[in-house]
Amino acid sequence: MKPLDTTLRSLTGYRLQRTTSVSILRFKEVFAAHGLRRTTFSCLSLIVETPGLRQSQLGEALAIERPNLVSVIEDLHSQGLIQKKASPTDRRAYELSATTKGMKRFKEAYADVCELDAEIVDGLSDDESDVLMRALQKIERNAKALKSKGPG
Amino acid sequence: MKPLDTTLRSLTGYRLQRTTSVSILRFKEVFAAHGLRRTTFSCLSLIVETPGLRQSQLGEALAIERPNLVSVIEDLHSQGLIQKKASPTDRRAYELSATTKGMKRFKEAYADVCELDAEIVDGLSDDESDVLMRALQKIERNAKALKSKGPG
DNA sequence: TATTGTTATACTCTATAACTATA
DNA sequence: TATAGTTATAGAGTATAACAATA
Repeated sequence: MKPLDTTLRSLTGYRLQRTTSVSILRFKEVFAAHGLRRTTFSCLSLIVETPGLRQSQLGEALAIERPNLVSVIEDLHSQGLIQKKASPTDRRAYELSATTKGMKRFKEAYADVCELDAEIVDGLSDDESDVLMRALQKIERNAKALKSKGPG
Repeated sequence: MKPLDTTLRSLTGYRLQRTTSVSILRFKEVFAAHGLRRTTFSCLSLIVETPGLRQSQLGEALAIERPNLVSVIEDLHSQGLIQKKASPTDRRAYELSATTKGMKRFKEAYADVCELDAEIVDGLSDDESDVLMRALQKIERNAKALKSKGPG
C-alpha cells in the first residue's frame, strides 16, 4: 500500500523526527535491560569519559537543562553508578565520577547499544553512513544557529 | 572547545536524537505561530491530503496510537480546521476532512515549514540531501523490523 | 551580580488497559 | 469476536520561574 503521508515525507524535519521516534523505541529496550534510560545512559557515558565533570558542564555538553538533570543524577547516584564529590574549589558544585559499578554498567550497556546501532544502519555503505553523520551534524548546527533569530 | 561527548557522537542513534531534538525546537516555533503543534500539523496535513480519512487510518499512517489521536483531533476540530462526518457505512467511524479554514491554515503553515526545512538543510548538496533522506528511510525500516524481535 | 544546584510546575509526546458502541 | 473511537492513567523528555548557598 502506498504511504498516505506523501506531503510530510518530503520534509526533512518530518523524516528526521519519524525515524528518530521509531529508533528510540528500540534503544529504550536496550537501555531498560541495563536499568538505564536514554538520558541516564548519555549522562553516564559522559561522566565515565570525563571524571570530575560538574552538572552544569554535563548539561551544556548534552543540551539538557539544569533542572532536568537533577533527577537523572539522582537516578544514577541512587543506583550507585556515580559519585558526587564536593568540589574543593567551589562549595556550590559537585564533581561527578563513575563508580566501579558505574563503569562496568556502562561498558555492558554500551556494547549492546553499539550492536543495536550497527543494526539500524544495516544496508548503508560506509560512504552513506559518513554522509548521514555529517549531514546530521550540519542540520544540528543550522538549527542551533536559527535559534538566535528568535524573538528577543 | 572540543566536544566532551566523544563516545556518544559516534553513535548514529545519539546523533539522530540530538539533531532531531534541536530541530524540533525550531519547528515548534513555526507551528505555534499558526496555532498548531507538531502532531496537529502532521494530522492536518494528512487530512488535507486524504479527505474522508478515518482516525484509525490516520493513526496508522503517522504512527500515532489511537488514544493519543483523540486530543489532536479535538484540537483541530475545536479550531474549526477539520470536520468529523459520520460514516454512512460504519456508525462507529468518522470521516475526517479539512474545512476551508483548515486548508487555508495548512497552506500558510506549510509554506513556513518548507522555508524552515530548507534552512535546516542549508549547505547540503542535492546528492547529500538525497543520501540523507534515503538513509533515514532505511533506518526507520530497520528499526521497525527489529520490533518483531522483541520479547513475546 | 552571576553561577550552582535545586524545587516547583507545566506541556508535549508516547504507551497501555479497559470501556462503549457498533460491526 | 473484532474494530472504531474513547477514557483514564502513567512515564519520559523538555521548558521556564524562582529560590538558597556560594562565588
